[in-house]
Amino acid sequence: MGRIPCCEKDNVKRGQWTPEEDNKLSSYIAQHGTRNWRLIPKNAGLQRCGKSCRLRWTNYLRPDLKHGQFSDSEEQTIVKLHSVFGNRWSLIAAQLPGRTDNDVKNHWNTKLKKKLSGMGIDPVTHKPFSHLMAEIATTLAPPQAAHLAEAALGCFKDEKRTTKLSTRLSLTFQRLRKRNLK
DNA sequence: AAGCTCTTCAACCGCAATCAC
DNA sequence: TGTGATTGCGGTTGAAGAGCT
Repeated sequence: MGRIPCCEKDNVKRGQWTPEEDNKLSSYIAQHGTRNWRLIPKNAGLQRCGKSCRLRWTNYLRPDLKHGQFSDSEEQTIVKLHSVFGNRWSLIAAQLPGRTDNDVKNHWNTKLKKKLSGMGIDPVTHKPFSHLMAEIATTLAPPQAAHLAEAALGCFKDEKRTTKLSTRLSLTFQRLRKRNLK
């Protein structure tokens, strides 16, 4: 029972693509296009499943793709669009010519999330952490809020780049403690 | 130089949406 | 209109290289 596999896994190669496989796939698509991914590996003489071929083509082999670093303006676009659309990577990638959803997703997860956190901005809500802490302080009971602020402070105190954030959290924490003591 | 940890990113997985009949 | 096949999408994984001790 269960889900029908997209292909016979026993007869299918997995893992990194070789230049030879890339050539086979590229030249087949150049001649026949990308209709029916299920048949493409068979007809192109590849021991891969159609899904793997489609991914390789859309994320790496397509001739219109950019392969270099993301520019500052591309990064700004991603951050802006992410604040509106969230993790709708294909929607975001559609606004960046030559970039794929996988590219954008990887770049967000490895670079931009950290960059925003380092600037004291929550990468999920795109609000400053201090603002979120203030919101928490008004929502939770004082002892819980103080406990949470202390935990958050502990998470960030060793990060050089988050000194400002740490200072802000520290102030929030102090305010909560005062409130708690009243 | 060796071993360990961290970072990056290509590739995979499974679900949802869409298509074809 | 229902159903199976195909495609698209977002989350996750793991290999490889870089950096650190």
